[in-house]
Amino acid sequence: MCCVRSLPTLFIARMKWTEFFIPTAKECPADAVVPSHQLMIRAGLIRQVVAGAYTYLPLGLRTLRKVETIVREEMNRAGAIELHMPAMHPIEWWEQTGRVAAMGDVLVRLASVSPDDWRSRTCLGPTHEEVITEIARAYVRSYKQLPINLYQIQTKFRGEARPKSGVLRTREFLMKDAYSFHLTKEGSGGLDEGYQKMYEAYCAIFSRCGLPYIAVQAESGPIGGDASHEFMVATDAGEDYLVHSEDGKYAANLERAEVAAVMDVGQGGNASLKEVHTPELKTIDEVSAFLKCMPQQMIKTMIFEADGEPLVALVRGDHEVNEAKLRRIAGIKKLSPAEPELIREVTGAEVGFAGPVGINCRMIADQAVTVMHDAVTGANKTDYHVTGVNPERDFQIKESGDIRMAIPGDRAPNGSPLIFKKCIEIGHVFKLGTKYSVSMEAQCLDHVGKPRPFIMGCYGIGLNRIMAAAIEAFHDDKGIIWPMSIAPFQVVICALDIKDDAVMSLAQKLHDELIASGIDVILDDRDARPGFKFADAELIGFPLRITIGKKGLADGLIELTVRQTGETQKIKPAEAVAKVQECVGAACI
RNA sequence: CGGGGCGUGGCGCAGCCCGGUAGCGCGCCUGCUUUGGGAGCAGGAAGUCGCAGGUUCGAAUCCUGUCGCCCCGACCA
Repeated sequence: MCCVRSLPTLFIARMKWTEFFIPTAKECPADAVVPSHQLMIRAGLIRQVVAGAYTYLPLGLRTLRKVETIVREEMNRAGAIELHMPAMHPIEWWEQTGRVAAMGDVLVRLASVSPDDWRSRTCLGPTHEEVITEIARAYVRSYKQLPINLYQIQTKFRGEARPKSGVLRTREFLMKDAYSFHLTKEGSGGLDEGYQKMYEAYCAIFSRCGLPYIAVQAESGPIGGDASHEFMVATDAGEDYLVHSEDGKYAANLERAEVAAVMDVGQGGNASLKEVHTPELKTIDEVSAFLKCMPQQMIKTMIFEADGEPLVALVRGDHEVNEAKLRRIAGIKKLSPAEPELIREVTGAEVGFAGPVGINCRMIADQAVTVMHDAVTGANKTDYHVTGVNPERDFQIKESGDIRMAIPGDRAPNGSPLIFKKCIEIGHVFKLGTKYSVSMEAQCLDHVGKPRPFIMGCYGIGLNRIMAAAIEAFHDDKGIIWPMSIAPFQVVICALDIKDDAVMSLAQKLHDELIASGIDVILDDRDARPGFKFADAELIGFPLRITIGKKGLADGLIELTVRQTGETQKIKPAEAVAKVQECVGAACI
């Protein structure tokens, strides 16, 4: 990637501001809270229609289309093949994969007047694994057709309980989703190779969009599969957390983040076990306040129901159990917090007084618990806790490991301190495995003619989120600062004196020359004062601004201003096209 | 789904407590002046006060219900 990319002709057309449609606003609705939402409204990019659904106004659509074009180019370059699937799906397919129940209210269904109505058998797709798997089942019959990667750019529907933060979380959104099909995991043509290709394509896409992204290890979650990365952009407007090590060598989402073992400080360990009366005190905070100890000195004892059996998990008082980690270490499928009844049964006490001492149940301790001394924990007796508890002396630890959430102060597995950041997920690559091919009986014949289920990968990108994330990452008090590659227009020409023939004819000439040289430019020909035009240009965030005024022109000069730096240089009109090309080129390599 | 807040011209808000002519700023339209950082003056258009009931001589205002939107939390394959 070393050459200047030319913009698809789709984006290049003569454009006067007065003939376009750009409803900017000085003020914005109080409803908009996060910067990207406020600026998208103020710059005239979007307008809300209902909660979680937005119109993309002409300017906003230009950026969305540019993002789309970059995604399409890089997907094609990576060997993926575009197709288009419908938003309407037969619910039956979703039943086959068990996802009608798994999705619950997230699956958008149509209101039907009767059970025989087609509407009662139709839903709007929140994603397309079912539809694509059916395509593969129908048409891909031989290993010779593999590997294959099919993708689309489609509107998705999800019944989000709470849409928020403008286009960052909506019920209707544009997503690029790709699905790869393989018969092997390793080797040439295998899933691992296809996954790696997509990972690299994603890096290329986000780099070209100018985004400061970070790829993190992610939980594969209930969708199944064994490997997954999320692509994140750090922003306070996000709703996820990522952690990365100070040395940059380790990055994961919060749910996935592993922590280095906590050192045994070796202090204490001689106290004797003592029962203390703690009436009505159930939480870590209540008990630690009452006994004047730190939460770190307490052992939190959580009871779960794991595949139908009770399971006790021990973590330090200031830590939280990470259910995904616990599930993996325990080697179980289904994990949920135990009902109070089960807790009473296991501990012989009311909820809030569980402890590891004397409990008779499968128990897994977090590593940090194994190095505790003289700890405090529940006594398995209502209204009592015990102090002076020492692992191994007072209770046996047969199983232990990393089963907790990382917290600030923790270190990555390589020992480097962990840094926490709020972020927004813009892409996700995922090894699905055979979950869908098995449940939908999508198979193909291998070298020896034996039918085998496809091994699949899926790869998603939120197009609208790329747009919003770019704004979150690049804005100032004046407005948006678009990366060159996805700006609605690369250049705005501000003609300051529209009744002045010299000004207007030069503006028009430069506009035409820029168009001819493949630059997309809009000519601000509004009859407005300079400050008004500048403020709009800065609000919308065109990367470059050419200012042509009567006064400057008297000296034979015009101005070129870079939005990002605010830097202005006076140039000769004849230099303008070359200078702009230079700036555009420098920004797009 | 739990908790909180808000619905009054395109946008931002006041008015509501204490019922009685629907108001301000931005924007919009017309005219004149102005033209390098969101211009000035004059004139003008635009609102079923979210919706439905109720109380009242009279409801933006009080009561009941309902819908919508936003925020916090829960959820998020």
